[in-house]
Formats: sequence, structure tokens, C-alpha cells
Amino acid sequence: MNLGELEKAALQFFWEYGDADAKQVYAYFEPKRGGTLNTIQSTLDRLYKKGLLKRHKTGYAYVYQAAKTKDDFIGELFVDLTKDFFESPESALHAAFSSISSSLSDKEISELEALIDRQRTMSDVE
Amino acid sequence: MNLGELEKAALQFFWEYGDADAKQVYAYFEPKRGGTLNTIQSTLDRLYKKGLLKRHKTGYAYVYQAAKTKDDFIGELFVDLTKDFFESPESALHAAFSSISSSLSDKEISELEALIDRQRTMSDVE
DNA sequence: AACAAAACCGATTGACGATCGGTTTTACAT
DNA sequence: ATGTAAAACCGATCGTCAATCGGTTTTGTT
Repeated sequence: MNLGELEKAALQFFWEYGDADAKQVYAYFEPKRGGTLNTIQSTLDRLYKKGLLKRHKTGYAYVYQAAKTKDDFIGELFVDLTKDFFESPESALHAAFSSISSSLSDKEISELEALIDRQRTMSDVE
Repeated sequence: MNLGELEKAALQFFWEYGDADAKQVYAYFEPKRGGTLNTIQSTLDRLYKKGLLKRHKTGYAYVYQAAKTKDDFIGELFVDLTKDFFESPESALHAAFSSISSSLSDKEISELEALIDRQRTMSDVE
């Protein structure tokens, strides 16, 4: 899954501001980058066809919304782009973690630990 | 940083088998996918210009090698592709982790924990 | 210097995101 | 039901970039 610049910006928009139709998205982007409403429309349509946005007709227009949470999206993106290099997403995560961890603060490490504890608890229960 | 199919396969080759010149890489790929030596050469050159391979002349040919470890590469890739969505690589890592962690086994969770402990120890020392 | 081997160059192709003009469809009001 | 305005939809173009490979130039070796 490869995303263009505008596609990424649009996704980010939906995670920040929630639902919107093309016109609203255009109103947001026009001051920043110009372009036409048509461009926004086809970009949203592309994201819809990629499964990254959901939509439903409301009056004249489609109202779009993010199809998945930002976290899930990042998770899937990570899996997608590491699958060519690692056997499993877990080993890829392990690799990314050990590469990045050297820059983590104590606080961030503690947060990760808490996250892991929570995960461990869940797998105990199930 | 966007990589093509052959570029990714070539990188993986170097991580698996170490140094090689274009001819050796070609010998490896030709049975799998055909193509010409020229294609391999320009692909390696592209990876070199992207900073993903190092090279030095040995006799007639360049001998290439991976410029960074697989883990570092994945780490950088991760940072690169999350920077459009997250303030910091750490929060992106957090997000990816919580999205993926639900599928982790106890063993894998333990490994991550060990990794974190090691990291904590290092930041205590430094 | 001659030769062979590889690097280098340039052109072409195929994907794909971005762009936008023009046409068709459609929701809504009358 | 019909006209109208709004948005969807279509199709063409452009730019970028990976992949491809023939042909030329450079270069290491003998």
C-alpha cells in the first residue's frame, strides 16, 4: 500500500477532525495548497477504494470517515512494509524496537512496559 | 524512501548473504525471475545512490554490501513512514505496538520485555 | 597497446498519484 | 414529473520513479 502526499494528508485530516465531505476537506486544504475540489474528490475516492475511508451518502454528497483507527492503520502499514524482510510482524517489531529504543526516555520505556503488562494480563484471561 | 520490488529483494539478499558484486547477485536472481545483468546493475546503483548499499571497486567490478543493518533499516523506514502521522517516532512505535501486540504470544511478549529491561539498564548506566 | 569486463548512458515502458475539464447522475424543491 | 443545482463520475494529461535493456565508454589486466 503506497500512499501519495495528498492521500496521507487527507487521512490525517480525518483522524484529526472526524467526518467530512469533499467540500469540507477542500475548504481545509485549499488555503494550504490550492488545487480544485475535483482533486480532493478523486483523492478521497482513491482512499475509499483502498479501504482507508468509509463513506455514506448524505443529501448530495458522500460523507467520508476514516475506516480504521490511526493505530490500526500504522500497525497494518508496519506489517505490510516489513513482510518483505521478516518472517513475522513480531520479529519486525522486535527489530524496529531495538533500533529505535536507544532514543527512548525512561518515561517512554515505562509506558511501553505498562502496555506489555496489559497485554500479558489479557492473554492470561483468554 | 520508496523501494521497488527488485530493490527490496536485493537488499534482503545482501542481509542474507553478505557482500557480492552485480554478477553474483544476478546469478542468484536470474533463475528466479530472469532479466539481464544490466537490470541488476542499475538496481544496485540505485540502492547505492539511496545510501542503502556501500560499494568498493575490486578488480573490474564494484563489490556491494548493505550500508546498514536490517534492524536499523527497519527502524529508519518506520520513522520515515510514520513521521507524516505522528509527532514522534516513539508515539508511532507505541501505536504500532498496541495495534500489533494483541497477536503476540507470551513468549514474544517476554522477549520484548527483556529487550526493554536491557534498554532500561543501558539508560541507567549512561 | 589490445582485450575483455564492467560501468555508464540513454531511451522506453509500466504504475500510479495528482490534477482538472467536461459530462452524467442524482437529490431536492416546486 | 420536471427543472435545477450539486456532486459524482469519466477520461485525459502530467510528473515521478522503478524496471528494463541495448549500446557506448571507461577501466583493469595481461
